[in-house]
Amino acid sequence: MASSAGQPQFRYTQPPSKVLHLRNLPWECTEEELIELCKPFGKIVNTKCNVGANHNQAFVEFADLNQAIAMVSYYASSSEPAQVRGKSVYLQYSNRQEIVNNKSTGDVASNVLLVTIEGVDSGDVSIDVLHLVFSAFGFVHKIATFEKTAGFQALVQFSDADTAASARSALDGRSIPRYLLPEHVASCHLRISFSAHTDLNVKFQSHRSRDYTNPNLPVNPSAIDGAGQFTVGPDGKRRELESNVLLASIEKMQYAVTVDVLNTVFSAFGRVQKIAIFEKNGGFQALIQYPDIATAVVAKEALEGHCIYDGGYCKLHLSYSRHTDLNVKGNNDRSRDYTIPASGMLQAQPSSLVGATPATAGGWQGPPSTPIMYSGNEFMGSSCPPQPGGAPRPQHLQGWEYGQSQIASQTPGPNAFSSPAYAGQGPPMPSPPGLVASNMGTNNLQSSNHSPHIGQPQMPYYGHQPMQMQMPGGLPPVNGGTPAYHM
DNA sequence: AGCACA
Repeated sequence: MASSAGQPQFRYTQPPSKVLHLRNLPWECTEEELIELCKPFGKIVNTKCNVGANHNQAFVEFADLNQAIAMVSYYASSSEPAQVRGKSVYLQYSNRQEIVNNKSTGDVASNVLLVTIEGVDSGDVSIDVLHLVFSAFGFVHKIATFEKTAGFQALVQFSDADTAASARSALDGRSIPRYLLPEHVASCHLRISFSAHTDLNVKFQSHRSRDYTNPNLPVNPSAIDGAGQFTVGPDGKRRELESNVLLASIEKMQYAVTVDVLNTVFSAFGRVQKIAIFEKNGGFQALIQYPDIATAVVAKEALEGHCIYDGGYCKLHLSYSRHTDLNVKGNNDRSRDYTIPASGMLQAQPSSLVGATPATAGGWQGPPSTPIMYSGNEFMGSSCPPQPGGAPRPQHLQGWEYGQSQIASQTPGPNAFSSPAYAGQGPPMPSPPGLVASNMGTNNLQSSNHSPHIGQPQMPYYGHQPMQMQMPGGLPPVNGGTPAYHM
């Protein structure tokens, strides 16, 4: 049809839409790159990448119209254009109101349901709850859960499409019963469609994936704690596969935990080679690399379950990473390579944590045709984008605080983004009552002068840690009076 | 640099 020649299709004033059309993108721009660019302005509910003859256009759909308006307005008045990989990106309202992914309409009946659990984090709805809910309609063969931009999702496999259809029609739009949910979850509606899958490939039982047809399937703790793997020891019992790299997640992170804080804590057990901080699913995680496994084992044993700060704050959970050598690019607020001589790393690079390639992905896999972001490696969901140098950002959304960001729900008017005042550090944090890890004994040099000062950038340690911090025999530091670490 | 295989 020749509808194109008739009218000026591309006007300066497109009618606003939740959907933005981006062009002049770099070749094969990824969804992650799009999200990094757009998420400061709101919640992205859908994307469509590699559109157009040159595969250099894309669509991004915000949850709210005002968020799209905020982004367009911001860049309309910005001196710096939107950029991806250094390329100027041109954006405008799409002439459509929503992205239609005609990949799978979800209307083709299948024995596998694609379930989107709206309004919850992945931690709020366990796979067991899902199993319970869907088992009401028939035997549930397998469940695989994952997170995508659409939110927390699950694939639920029944024996046949009829059973799946009955579950769908009964549950679509309904909410999981309140008593099955954590108290803080107000409601969580299920949006259910048919998946393009017919048989999920669940490799291990984990908190992400379950195969109820094969109870003997090995449990994979890497998918449970997000880190290490188990191996079968000589006694026939499963043992965690040790590594010189520890994966730390932090619970009750009332206070900011910086690279320097981690270095202080973990250096008590040996020389820390590299540290990388990243965010996973809104949670704080860090990788700490020691020169050898033995040191990591000692540190893990000593620190597991203990708190960095008094009052039960910043409780450490440690597991062995699958990485052995972190690929830390430069030194910045999220990553540090202490093995590089100090002279060579004066310039802070844009945040770019790139770990060594994880050996395995998630515990389950579907056909490669399905555009699901397989989660299960430590870097999935990490939001450590390269920040365009000097480009003004309306908000500083790196790091753990993004999970609590209000931006998705509060969309200020266009003027709200005109000031670059947000470009600085993270939000003000309360001062911690004291670094518990510093109460390690009288011969500990790190007590006072290395206490973290939250909200202020610290001088990074580029040198080796003082040997005094390493306890005799490699044992965890013990202190005469107060315990060095406490539960 | 300019709108998506219905």
